[in-house]
Amino acid sequence: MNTESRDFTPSARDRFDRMHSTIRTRICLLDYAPGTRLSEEALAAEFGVSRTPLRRVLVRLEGEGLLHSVHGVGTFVTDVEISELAQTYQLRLELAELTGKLGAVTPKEELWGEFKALSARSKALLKAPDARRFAELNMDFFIALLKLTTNEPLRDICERLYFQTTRIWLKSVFASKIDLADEVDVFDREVHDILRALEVGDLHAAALIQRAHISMSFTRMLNGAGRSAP
Amino acid sequence: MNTESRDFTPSARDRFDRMHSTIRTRICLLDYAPGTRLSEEALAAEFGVSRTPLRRVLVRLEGEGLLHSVHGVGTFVTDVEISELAQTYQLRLELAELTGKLGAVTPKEELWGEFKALSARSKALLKAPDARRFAELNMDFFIALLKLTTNEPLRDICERLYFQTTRIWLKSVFASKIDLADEVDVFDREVHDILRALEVGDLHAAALIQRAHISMSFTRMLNGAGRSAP
DNA sequence: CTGCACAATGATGTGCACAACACAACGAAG
DNA sequence: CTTCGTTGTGTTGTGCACATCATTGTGCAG
Repeated sequence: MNTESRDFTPSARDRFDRMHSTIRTRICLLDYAPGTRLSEEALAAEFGVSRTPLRRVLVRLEGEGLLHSVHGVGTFVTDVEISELAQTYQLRLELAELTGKLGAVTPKEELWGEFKALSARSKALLKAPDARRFAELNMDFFIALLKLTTNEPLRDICERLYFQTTRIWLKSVFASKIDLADEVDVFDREVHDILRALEVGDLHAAALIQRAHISMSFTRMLNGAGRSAP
Repeated sequence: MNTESRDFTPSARDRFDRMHSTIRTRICLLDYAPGTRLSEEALAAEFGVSRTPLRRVLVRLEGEGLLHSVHGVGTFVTDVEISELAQTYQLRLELAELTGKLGAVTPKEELWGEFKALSARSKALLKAPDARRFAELNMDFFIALLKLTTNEPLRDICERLYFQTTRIWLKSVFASKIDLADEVDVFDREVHDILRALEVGDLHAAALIQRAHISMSFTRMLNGAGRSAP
């Protein structure tokens, strides 16, 4: 998780995690939009390594459904069909609710501070909407929510599906800047409501709220796609 | 989408899938028991390729939680702690039930035939219990059940968790040969009950039966481990 | 002008040699 | 006899050169 806790151990595994996390974040935050071709050589040069260790990372990301390599053509960021996206969202709904049932734990002091900071960032974003900041905050908040369950396999799967789908949703949000303010507003309410539920200690309610917002986000995306389509 | 429709294209991707599937099956069927060290060189020689493409497969399997490579030491088949195994099983229970809710479809003619064949194999196994055959049948039956839902992400996750956990359960079953006959008997009833539910067209009931059996399997494993532990 | 064969280009995939690393066996100092 | 340093051996990780593949541009025939 926090690979930067140790000062610096240039071991193989640390480099792998660094590169993996970096590229994955870039994909999720649309630095590499769906369909973008990634240059192995350029990335290898950026990280100061050869193609070999970099390809290791790409293979892993391909296994996570974020990349797709084709011999002789290139390595591309995957795009997700609406039909498959709908299936994934349906699954995410159920998994989000499961988060509140399987190994749910009330946040500790440290996590509380994290949530407070996230809430502050949300409030700040309300007054000055920014696409990039919104994407980052959304991701950080989701990762923080994942810490509410101790069921690691469930966390891994939720995280995996998040990185798989949220970027598609973000793409549609970024497509029409008019809706960004609305999305930020809705998101702030989600943060507010979930924190409220957590304060009461009702983890199941928090999960249900999250589920509801995931569902509504997808619905808004479908509607928005229908409107802003060329 | 369906790369296996063409008769045979000895392309890179096909070789990758072949090696991946082969090694994964061996791990699940305990040909490579947890803790076993895999020789990259030997495997590469077996498949008639260099270490490079083979390592690609190993990296993928490591991402699926089946292998674990350590620099300078070796590549080992992962073992799963009881605590994590319990979490995974808890999750599998919920996912099994979801299978009956998300995109559940009644089996087609082809799938019916498959189920009939599986039932026959189960009956045959009843009269002549065999560890290896049991492991294979268990896997084939699970894969067949997965075809009852059209939700691909859910299928992928269930399959992934199956390969992750069932081998641990099988290990405990194989540890005490006395229980093998009982397990085969229980399994045959599971097949029978699920097929019965499918014939009626009640997919949710089939999923619930499966869920119950997964739960009971884990419980028996815990008890059995307590008894046969040295 | 159109259509096709073909070479040129650039991408990923592969093979091989070597570096980095962990562990074990060994031996000398205490 | 114990203990620590050292070396040997086998493993995974890395870098590089080349093979293989798909695309594209080009030139010639129609």
